[in-house]
Amino acid sequence: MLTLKTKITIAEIAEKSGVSISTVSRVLNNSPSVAPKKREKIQQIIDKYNYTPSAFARGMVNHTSRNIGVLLPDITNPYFTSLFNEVQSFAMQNSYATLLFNTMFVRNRKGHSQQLPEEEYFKMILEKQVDGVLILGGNIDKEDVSPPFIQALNQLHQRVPVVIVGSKLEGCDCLFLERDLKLGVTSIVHHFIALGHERIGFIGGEPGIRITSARTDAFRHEMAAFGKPVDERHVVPSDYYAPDGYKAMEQLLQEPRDTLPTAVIAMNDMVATGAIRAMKDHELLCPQHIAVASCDQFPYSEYSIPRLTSLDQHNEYLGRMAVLQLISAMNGSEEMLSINHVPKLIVRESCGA
Amino acid sequence: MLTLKTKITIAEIAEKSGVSISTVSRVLNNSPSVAPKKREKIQQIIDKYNYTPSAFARGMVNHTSRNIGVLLPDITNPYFTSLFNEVQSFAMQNSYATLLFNTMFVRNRKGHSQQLPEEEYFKMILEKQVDGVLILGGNIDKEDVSPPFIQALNQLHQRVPVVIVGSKLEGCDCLFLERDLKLGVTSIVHHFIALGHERIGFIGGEPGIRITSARTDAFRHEMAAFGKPVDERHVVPSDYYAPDGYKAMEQLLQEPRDTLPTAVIAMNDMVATGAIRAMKDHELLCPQHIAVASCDQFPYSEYSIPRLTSLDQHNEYLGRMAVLQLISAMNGSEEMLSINHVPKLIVRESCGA
DNA sequence: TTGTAGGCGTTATCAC
DNA sequence: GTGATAACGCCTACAA
Repeated sequence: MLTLKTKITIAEIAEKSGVSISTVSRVLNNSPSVAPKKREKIQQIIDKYNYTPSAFARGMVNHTSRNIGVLLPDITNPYFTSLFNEVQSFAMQNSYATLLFNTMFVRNRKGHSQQLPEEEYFKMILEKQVDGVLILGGNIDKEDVSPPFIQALNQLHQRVPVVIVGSKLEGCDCLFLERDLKLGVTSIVHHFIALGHERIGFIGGEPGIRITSARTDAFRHEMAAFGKPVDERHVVPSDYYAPDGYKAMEQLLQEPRDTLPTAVIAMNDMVATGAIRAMKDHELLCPQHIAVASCDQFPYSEYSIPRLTSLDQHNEYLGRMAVLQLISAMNGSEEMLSINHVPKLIVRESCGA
Repeated sequence: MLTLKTKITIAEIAEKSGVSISTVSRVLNNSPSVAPKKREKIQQIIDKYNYTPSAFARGMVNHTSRNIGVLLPDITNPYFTSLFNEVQSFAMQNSYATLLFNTMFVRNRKGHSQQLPEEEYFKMILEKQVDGVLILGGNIDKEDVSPPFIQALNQLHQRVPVVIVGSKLEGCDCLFLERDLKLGVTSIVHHFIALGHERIGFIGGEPGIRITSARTDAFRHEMAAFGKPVDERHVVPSDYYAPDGYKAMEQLLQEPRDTLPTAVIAMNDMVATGAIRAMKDHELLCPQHIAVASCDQFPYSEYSIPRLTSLDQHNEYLGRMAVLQLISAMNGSEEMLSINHVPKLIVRESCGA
């Protein structure tokens, strides 16, 4: 099980350079107090032998791995992909490496996927001696997070700083990075109303997940503010992917055509894509028959047909802030950063503007 | 810089259970020789204190981290996303965690991206004490890999097993997992020819990258086999993303309409999407005016308009094999696995069939 | 400026 | 079946 190839140690470097171990250690750690000539010579030997200090030994003494653990449900989902991309990049910038845990499923030998409880991942993460953990999504996105799970979260946080990208959880000690879930929806509603739409729908999002209810609530609230009634049959949650948008739209289209919404807000670009595809399959055009705008922009949606009108949620910024928050926590600060961005409406074709 | 929260050690567990350290160690490692009653009691204490053995200390003695390093250029690219997803999942299945390194760029404080030479990543990876490394793409995909880079690769492999998903490199000692780059192209050519196309083009792919030349070569070769001349102006490499497909198609459309290809093979679904969008912007329909098929299927392409005809390259299988190969190498075997799959043509709308 | 020595938390090898 | 004890490779007082 172990690599048989030998590793050179600090002792050998010391010997070959004719100095003590401590001196080598000093040059490794850029300690000022070492004679320039010696330093240079030692550095040469180090380079020559391609020596790398053992992270194990280092970890033993300073209890630090320079690794962070990142938990997310599905790296395949563009929202998480872009977020993680930024996280990894920014973490590396600060010389932290990233251990990724995809909690949604792990595929077993037979190709079947099976789900492990997130608590199991906490254990694994802990064993990896990460310096901090970042939770980008998963159980924490649910409306009802079970008390035992919160307790597990607290237990984890007790051992290592954990930052959660999401809404504050009652009784949870972890650090939270909250983003406004509703803001964007209202701007889409405004946009649609300005375009003269009266009947507007909302599709996508898994029921029981915070972002779903936050956005549908915001939708209803804003519609009410304009005195436009929301037909509850036009609010069709499902999930976050293209097939879900497809299904949701098909369900919407069950209704008589003359009461159909003239505009629909989609949870994200994948949902929008699925919905528009469903329309097409029912000989309906977007935006002519039903206009569509989405709450979360994914890459290359400006190349779809029609080009998608969406909200830029600034995920890069979010990812960077999350790492920043974690680093500050790992440095012992309890200060909570707050995210401060306004989603930007990108008007393209699908909304019909 | 260090977490101040204290960690409980094996010694404390031993003390609290009134046994020696060795005995605790035995129950931790499921050694058979420990009295059932003691084992149970010790396990209780372990659970009670939520004790986790230190990976550092363990690593020190058995020189193993149970971590693997994964190098890829861009996690945002669906090809790598799906590959990595499978890799991570399957690695975890075998109780390996995954350290991801995105080599394309790291964003700095000012949001600018900068590229680090891949050799730098080798160093970082080595410092992390991974048990093996998996290279999914990057420099190794180039047609001319520089000798110094190959040397760096060999140096890395000398310290830790490295598996490369890609074509064998002259003089490189690493293990390779080769997949057929050409096979799929020929089946698309057959398909188009069967549909009666005479003038066929190829778009996308960065010049100087193996997969680009492999596929364009295969394209030319197969066309020749059917006695169909390839107009070199109809072979337009660019890159692998949607904007590149867009540009390539625009370039193609510069030509007089009556000599335009009637069918085009795209490097992958993103390129196809961009190309079709460009057609639309020039009032050309797909597949009526130009049929399109892509060499690499990405998720949800069946929801695009038109639905994309593409090749399923079985990336999940590839990812699993890569991990398998690495595990076997980490266990000391030098045996090379060989990949054995035939890309499957998924006929949908964009090819006009 | 440099070297010596103790300790970090495990596992493995011995005795018992 | 159980318990000392010597590594493992590095860092950091402390001494010189």
